[in-house]
Amino acid sequence: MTTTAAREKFRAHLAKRGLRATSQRLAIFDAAFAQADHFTADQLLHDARAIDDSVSRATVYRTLPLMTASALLREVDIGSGEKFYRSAGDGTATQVAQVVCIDCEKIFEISAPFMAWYGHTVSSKLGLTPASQRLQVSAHCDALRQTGTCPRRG
Amino acid sequence: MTTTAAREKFRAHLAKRGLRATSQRLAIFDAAFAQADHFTADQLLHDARAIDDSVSRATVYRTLPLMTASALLREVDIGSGEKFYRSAGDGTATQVAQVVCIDCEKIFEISAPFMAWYGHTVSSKLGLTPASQRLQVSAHCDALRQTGTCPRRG
DNA sequence: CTGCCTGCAAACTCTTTGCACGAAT
DNA sequence: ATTCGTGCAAAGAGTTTGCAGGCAG
Repeated sequence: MTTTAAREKFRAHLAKRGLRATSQRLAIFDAAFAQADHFTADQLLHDARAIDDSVSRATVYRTLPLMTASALLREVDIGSGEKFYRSAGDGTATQVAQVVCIDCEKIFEISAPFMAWYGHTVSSKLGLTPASQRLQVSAHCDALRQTGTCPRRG
Repeated sequence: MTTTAAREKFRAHLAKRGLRATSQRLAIFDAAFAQADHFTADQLLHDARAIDDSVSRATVYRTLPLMTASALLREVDIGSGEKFYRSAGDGTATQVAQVVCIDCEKIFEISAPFMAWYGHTVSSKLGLTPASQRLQVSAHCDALRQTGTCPRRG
């Protein structure tokens, strides 16, 4: 999905609920879609302020749920205290597993379509209907252990 | 593993590191092993105080890592703010997936031995060595939606 | 003028930590 | 004595929220 198309989707999402497309919300949206990789609320605040310096932390936290609700962003919680976000692209990557490098602190994502099947299989036996699933692998960097340097680091 | 055997393992773990088997640590241990299901630090504090009312919150938080390090407890982080713990039983259930009911707030556990294989497969392609993995399904309660009441709810 | 939106600052939750006292070896 | 362990209270991090003012329809 292009940035323009995504922005249109965001505007539609706002309009449908009678919410206004304010300059702050659009700045946050633009900053989010300019991110190359996973980002935190704090990084988003920083970048959004470069576009519109009136953006506050509170508005970032209030806008993030709007973007995840419209499926423009995915929330990625690796249990590290702070949450990460990533643009959802074309929306086909909703079934992804994360591999988190404990040394590099980097998050890799891998398509894992079987998760949906697994979630359904396992839930139905319990009388439940799956809403979402996550699969995460925490791992150590081989290169760091062998050479003392991580090629992906900084 | 019986409670007695587990307590012995805990004592051994403490002894090996020159740590003392204080009354507070043993009270926390006993309270942990008396739990029927997953429990939080707060619930553990409450129950440990029923055994030894000198137990403080700080000591609970300092003792929990000792018990997880000796593989007597497993930590279960479902991304809900607070962490859950569960006695590790005989230790064979290290590869478990969780199904978390969004309505009941209940945690079901399911053996998922393929997780280790998956973690290794996916990590090695990235030059990583897996340390741990988690697979969690969030789901809604069918009974609650249909009848308005959850049979598992208190 | 009515109501949505904002920034600011305070509040919140769970967990960790500094400190001085107490207990065990 | 020396080291380890404790309770208390404060600090911490990330996120949420109450409030008064501002801007839009």
